[in-house]
Amino acid sequence: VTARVPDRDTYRHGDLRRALVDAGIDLARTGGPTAVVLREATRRVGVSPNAAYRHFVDRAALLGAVCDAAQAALARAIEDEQERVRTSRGGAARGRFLAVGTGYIRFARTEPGLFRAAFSVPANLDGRSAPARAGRRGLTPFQLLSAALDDLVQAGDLPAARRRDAEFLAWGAVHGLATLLVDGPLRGLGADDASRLADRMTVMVADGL
Amino acid sequence: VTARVPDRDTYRHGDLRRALVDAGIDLARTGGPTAVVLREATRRVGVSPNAAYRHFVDRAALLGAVCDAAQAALARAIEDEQERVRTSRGGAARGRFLAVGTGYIRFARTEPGLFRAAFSVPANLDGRSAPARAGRRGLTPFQLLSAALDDLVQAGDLPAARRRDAEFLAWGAVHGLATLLVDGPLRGLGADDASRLADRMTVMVADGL
DNA sequence: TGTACATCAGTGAACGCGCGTTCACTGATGTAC
DNA sequence: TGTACATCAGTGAACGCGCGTTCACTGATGTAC
Repeated sequence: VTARVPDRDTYRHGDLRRALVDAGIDLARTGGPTAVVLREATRRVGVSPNAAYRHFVDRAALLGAVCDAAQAALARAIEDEQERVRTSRGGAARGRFLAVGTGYIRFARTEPGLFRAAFSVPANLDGRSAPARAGRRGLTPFQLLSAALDDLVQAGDLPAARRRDAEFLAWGAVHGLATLLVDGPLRGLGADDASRLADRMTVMVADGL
Repeated sequence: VTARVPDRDTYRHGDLRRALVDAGIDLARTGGPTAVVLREATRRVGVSPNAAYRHFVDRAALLGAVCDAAQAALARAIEDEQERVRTSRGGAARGRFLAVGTGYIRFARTEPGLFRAAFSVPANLDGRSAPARAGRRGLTPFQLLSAALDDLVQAGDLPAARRRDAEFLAWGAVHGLATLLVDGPLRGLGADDASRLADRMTVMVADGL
């Protein structure tokens, strides 16, 4: 409620669009997608509410940009996890596949607001490969999963006959557990119990596919 | 926008609470949990907005009642599916277990609004056995799943060592696929493709547990 | 180098919206005598 | 059987809220001459 002094030195903002998206990401981090309020984002940037309309046609457009950024953050979390297990026991391909799931769930638990935001805009299948949703290696979360599954087949850990649509089974399984842990009845679980469940889930998927 | 004539013959409504919950269920069916608007529910029942406060402390309380009803409907959908496969190939216990998942996903697809409403109120673990959430046999969806897992163990289809917390793995997997089909990128899928995926998922869980 | 001007990113004020919720009330019903 | 009265489920009017969005505008910047 304190007056905010616009902290910019030029009349033109420089990169207001980016600043608004960053503010939106902060809001989402704290309160999920519904907290991405256009007026609050402009307030934080130190700009009048309608200035946002120079850069976004809509509040929905701002939320869409935040959603993309959240997906990219998820991709990076998966990449982090994959690098962490590079020294893998039981086959590199399998390790990389398991890491997709555990990284996914770790992200959901450490950044619940962003996780919710990442799935707040009902995605069409086109979004699977949107560059704005990609991580460091240029792949979206979905593409990271696909690649891991391909590797699994190539390593002989997954019969090629079962490869088709395997993304959706693996994704669904892991995503469901993530939502139970973030918004569902498993909300209160400690980090250890949660990651134990995450491990069991990814193994179950790898074995059951 | 047409004026609504209150269709009741007594000044006292009779069972306004029930009528409001029913209206809320209708609203949720069409538009999900956010469509459960207190004023609209009273409008439909033909009563002034504040009349609702005789029966619910809050809008949240109304939504909670709708949520319970949606969970009960989900339980009934699972029971329906289980009866449908009573003549089961490959073991009765396994058939009943698979039916929990396929019934769950069928419900999500045929009643997406109710499905969303059923999980709109972040459930604590206590809700697992709330009588208001039970189906015909007096069991909540969670309890139906638990029972199916117990049967699986008793039939020798699931090692007892893996029984613990198996609810959450099975539930998570099926729930995740359901949300992908209802709100996610698989929204557009036809009924046949969807139920094929549902079958694969439940089999994957049964095999992977 | 100086000037005129078009551009367009920002301002400031205002709007309608529909909601949830509160207030003081009214009048039908059931019960006690 | 009749009457008085307490109860409490409903009414009607009003509120504040904060939002998204639109309007006519202003004034810094870059460019053409």
